[in-house]
Amino acid sequence: MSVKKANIYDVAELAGVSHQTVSRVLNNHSSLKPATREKVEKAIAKLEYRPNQAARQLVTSQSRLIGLLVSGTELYGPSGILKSIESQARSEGYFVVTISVLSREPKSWLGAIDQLRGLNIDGIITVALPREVIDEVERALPDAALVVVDTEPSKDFDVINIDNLNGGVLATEYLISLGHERIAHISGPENQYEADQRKNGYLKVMKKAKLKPQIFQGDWSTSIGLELGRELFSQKVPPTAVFCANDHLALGVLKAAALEGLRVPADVSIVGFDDIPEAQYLIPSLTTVRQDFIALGEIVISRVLASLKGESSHETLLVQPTLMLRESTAQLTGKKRK
Amino acid sequence: MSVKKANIYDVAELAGVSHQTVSRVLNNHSSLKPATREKVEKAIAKLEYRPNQAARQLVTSQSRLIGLLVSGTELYGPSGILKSIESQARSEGYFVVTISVLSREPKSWLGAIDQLRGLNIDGIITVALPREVIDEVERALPDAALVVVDTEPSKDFDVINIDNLNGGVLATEYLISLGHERIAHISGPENQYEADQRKNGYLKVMKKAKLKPQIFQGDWSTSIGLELGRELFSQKVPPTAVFCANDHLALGVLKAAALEGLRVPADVSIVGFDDIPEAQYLIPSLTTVRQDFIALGEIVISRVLASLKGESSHETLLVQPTLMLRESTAQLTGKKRK
DNA sequence: TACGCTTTTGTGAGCGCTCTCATTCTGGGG
DNA sequence: CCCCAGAATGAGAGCGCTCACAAAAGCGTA
Repeated sequence: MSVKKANIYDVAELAGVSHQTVSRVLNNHSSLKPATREKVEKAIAKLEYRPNQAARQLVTSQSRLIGLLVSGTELYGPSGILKSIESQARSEGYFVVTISVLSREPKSWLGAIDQLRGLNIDGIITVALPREVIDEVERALPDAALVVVDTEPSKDFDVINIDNLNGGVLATEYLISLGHERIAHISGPENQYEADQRKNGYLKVMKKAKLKPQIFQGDWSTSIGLELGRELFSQKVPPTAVFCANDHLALGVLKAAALEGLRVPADVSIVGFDDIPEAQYLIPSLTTVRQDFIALGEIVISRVLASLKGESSHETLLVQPTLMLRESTAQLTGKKRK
Repeated sequence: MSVKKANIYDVAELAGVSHQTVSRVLNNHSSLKPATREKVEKAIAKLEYRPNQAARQLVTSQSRLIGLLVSGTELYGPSGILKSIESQARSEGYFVVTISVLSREPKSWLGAIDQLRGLNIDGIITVALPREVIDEVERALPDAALVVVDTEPSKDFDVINIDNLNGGVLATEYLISLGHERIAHISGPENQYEADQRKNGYLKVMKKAKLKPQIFQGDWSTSIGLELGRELFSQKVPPTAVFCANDHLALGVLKAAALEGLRVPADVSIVGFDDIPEAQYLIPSLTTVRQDFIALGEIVISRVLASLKGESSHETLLVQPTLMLRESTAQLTGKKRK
């Protein structure tokens, strides 16, 4: 057992003031004699006093805790978001409680959300969760500032998205500009907003260019990318370019191409989405649509804080992705491959 | 503003019992008539009551919060640890507060640790942090159950490590068994325990086999892997095999080999460490030493919980890694490459 | 010197829970 | 039928803090 921790009264006694004065120092109250403040600060330092958050929270009902809800499968990609959000939050004096639930199944979230209720969370950030789950979060924690990332826009809360549609457009337009006409798309999971948007961007451009789209329904995994890649390349007239809904799928397709004896980019061009750290070191390095997770994280946390201050706007912000040109894409050569 | 949340007295009134009886229900006290318990539970459900953690914590000084300290740079790799720890913890009724500090510099941790003191954290898990930081954690939060992952063993706290030395041994022995003699090692950051252990495993086996070791000092990044890879392959007598301290380095080396016109594994064999999800889909797929993060997470959280129950043992547990044989390694062919 | 203002500091209550201790029910043996 | 041990429940205090309000200290002016 360790020494008893100092409380506000201990500090007050040592500094020769009342506990309330100490509280004022802690909360940066304005009307305080500098001399008094100094005395108190000295006492705080001497006793290594730290205010007890639980007590504080009990009276203010503010926990300085922000919940971050991520679907477990998502965690590999945007761990950058997590990092960025966390450090931003901490610099503002907030802590982040991460909740990752493996399944996207709304039911499996219920328990987690329920547990959260006791924590008196100040803010909640959800990343790429189904609308159902978000509604449940709103219902269960109506007092928390809610910011939603990678979800269908809505007037019910702040939404911050990468402009996935535009990402799909950029990728597809680029492939067309290289002369490709048979361009396939391997999509993310069905009915997931991000995935749908990327697909829609692809479809929009293909339609405008009067090209026939070919979509393979995937998820976010490399293994599906491999599987669909093989299927795709073994068609009688395989595509000359593939736009994948994320880099992991692209990785699988890259592998599939290698297994089918196709050279990238000579025989087939491949574009991914995300710009995972590995993308630029793959062989060939991967042309991909880059999401700036760091910037996203910063925006997210600033929205949460604004919302906490009552400046909730319920607007939707789009962060623009950029196309990273690398080696996995090339001009279509004259001869169409059989 | 939403409706006021129910408290224990509201529940008590609705159930027609005293607040204390409600408290007993919440804490599964033994001497309770089943009928009473049922009444209370019905009232809880009706009011959607959830105990206020802050109030609870104020009196018990237990937060049901576990701090997870990770160096930011580490986060990409073992996000699997995080995920696993988090879900294990939650199933036991604990929440995980993640703190990632970018720098490994002890000073930059001080602020974060200091902030943590107010949270009354029950347990702390550190992942791959310098001993200095861990000592500071112990000093600042003497009451928290401390479990340390990927750090030099010590009798001062529970340590859980992947057996990195053995991992290095496995990788190196395997390369030797394939007939390689000029085997280089690209190490992780200097003076980091994990990195040192992997290096030591390599050195131990090389020495035993009477082979001349060649070590390139790296860090954990793909870009350094690329750089050192190029340096390494441009020697007069380049190695026929490279053991990299992690998969990201290996990725860089793979790329370097491609740039130098070397075929993997025909000209050079490459082994990584970690088994990142991408490893099996690289071209060629990467032979690597697999760390089972999920298992590690489970063990970690069970140690934290045991420690919370006062069953702290301060022992060091080693989780054995396994060598995943894939395509990036091959038997050395007769002719030694010039 | 006294008055009224502003600035600075102090006092007591109460947030929602669990703890300890006190009280009220049970039910079985004499 | 009464007594008493043990089970079941209740009452009150207090965890450490902030809030609202009260009191004291400064300070300029009449």
